[in-house]
Amino acid sequence: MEILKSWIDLFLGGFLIEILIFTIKFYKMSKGFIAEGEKYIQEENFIEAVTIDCVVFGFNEGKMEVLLVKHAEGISKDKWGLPGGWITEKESIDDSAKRVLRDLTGLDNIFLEQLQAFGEPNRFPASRVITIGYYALVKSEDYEIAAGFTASEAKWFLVEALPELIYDHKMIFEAAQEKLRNRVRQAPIGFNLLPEKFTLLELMHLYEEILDVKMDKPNFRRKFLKMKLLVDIGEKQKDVSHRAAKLYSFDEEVYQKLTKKGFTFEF
Amino acid sequence: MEILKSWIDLFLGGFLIEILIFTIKFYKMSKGFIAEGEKYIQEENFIEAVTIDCVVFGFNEGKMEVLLVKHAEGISKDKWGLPGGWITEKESIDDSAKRVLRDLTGLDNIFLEQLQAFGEPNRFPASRVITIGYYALVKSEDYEIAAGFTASEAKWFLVEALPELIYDHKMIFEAAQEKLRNRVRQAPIGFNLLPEKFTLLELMHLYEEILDVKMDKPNFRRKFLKMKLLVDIGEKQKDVSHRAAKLYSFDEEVYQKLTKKGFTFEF
DNA sequence: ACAAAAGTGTTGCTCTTACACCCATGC
DNA sequence: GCATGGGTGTAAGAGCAACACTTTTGT
Repeated sequence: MEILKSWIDLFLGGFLIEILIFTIKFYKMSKGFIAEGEKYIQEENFIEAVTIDCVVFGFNEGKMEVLLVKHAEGISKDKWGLPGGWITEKESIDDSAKRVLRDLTGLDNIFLEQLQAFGEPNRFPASRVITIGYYALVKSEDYEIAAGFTASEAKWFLVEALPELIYDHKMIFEAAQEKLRNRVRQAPIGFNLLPEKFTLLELMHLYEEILDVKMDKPNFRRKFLKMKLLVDIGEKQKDVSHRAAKLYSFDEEVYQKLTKKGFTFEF
Repeated sequence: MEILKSWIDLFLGGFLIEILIFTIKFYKMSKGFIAEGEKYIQEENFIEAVTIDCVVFGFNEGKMEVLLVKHAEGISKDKWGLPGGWITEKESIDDSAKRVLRDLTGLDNIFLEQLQAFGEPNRFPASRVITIGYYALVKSEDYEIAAGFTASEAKWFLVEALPELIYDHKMIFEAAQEKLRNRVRQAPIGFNLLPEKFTLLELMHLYEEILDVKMDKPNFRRKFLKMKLLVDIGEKQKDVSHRAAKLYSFDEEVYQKLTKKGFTFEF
């Protein structure tokens, strides 16, 4: 009896058990086996229990928007949620988030920053899943691409008229909004939401939308121009039914310099 | 041959495989089996591949300090690192961080906030582990308790003279410092580093340390007193070799009100 | 008395705020 | 010519930085 016990220990307690688990996982992967709360995709091995969720912000016609996807399967079928995905073994979590966004929008140079991890034990109904929240800023110029790519399942929503969201995605969205409001006052990341060429008032409306405040036009102009972050590209608006405004673009170099020194926007 | 294949599918592809994995895990748990990068402790089931790491700040004799622990086992034996731990299945990640801190310091009401997740694929040498960073602020009054509890393995270090840290803990520490510098200008969380009663100059020195700047004494007084956050408790310093300073404490009520409205400290 | 830190006063300057007003363009 | 948004001017006042100065206490 004693001999049997130590025999079991030797085999089960040793590395054979690791090999067995790996074999089983490999089999499940090769079959595309999907269990509740777990997801194996052929060829890639995902870390269980950790996901990525992205809050993708856009700015269109003077309004802030968020990109949501419709869930096709499971309990939350036909409900809207944040685009998300899994983390593969060889990827950093930032790279995972980039991949999720690329798959969704076809874009590669999106502004992306991590929010934080969300890990209430019951946030995901089927099993314990911790998610790492990200937020991204997408230029309105690139809207077309995003829409064309996944038109049927992905859609832009006004932030002031969001549908009900699955799981704790409402909380993640609110954290993203909060973070954006903070960051926008420490660095000029708002540029990532505007086209290459923009007017000063478009910029001001962007800040008004993000921060949910009213601003004074003349004062905003002066304050922003004083920072030397904007370049007058010598062009003007066309086909507008009022005096054409100067178009500006954003001086990358000055931004980099200021960012290193650290600076603050107060509005 | 076809029959054999479908037989395997039936059993391996079905829920039996889940039961098998569970059985193996249970056996490993019951044996206290520890593999590289995995850790099972009897009775509790931890989520693999996700850990907690805490940057614990203190303020003592006018200097910022960080609590580090010495690693007792493995490759990183005798090196210093951030205190950390695992997340149990039933706990929120915030609760896990609280537990880690309680086990380390014996304190329960510590100021604690999540930083972000760190997930470079090779940040942990043995296996892929994502860690969720936290930072905590501990009052100097409570130092004694912390020191007594784990004197041999835990020690306070001046932030300006940290030893080499294991893995990516240096990066986590720097993120914590950055976050603290940001947060301290948006909310008066610095109070969590000071004793109940403190002088205005102690408060100023705290800000100077955290933000790494020099400030003007008279101007700091006026600015801070104007916020109405401090309560003059009518006491004075004792046994000091110069004019005794008034002692203040922090008005919780005003803080709560201001926090809801949102406010900013500029220094 | 003097060292050392507490605490007050003052002044010039910058930045902010609020609002009045002129400019260009399409209908 | 008038509506719409673009853009400049200005004046009052708040806030801030810098530094000189007075007060209190222990040795």
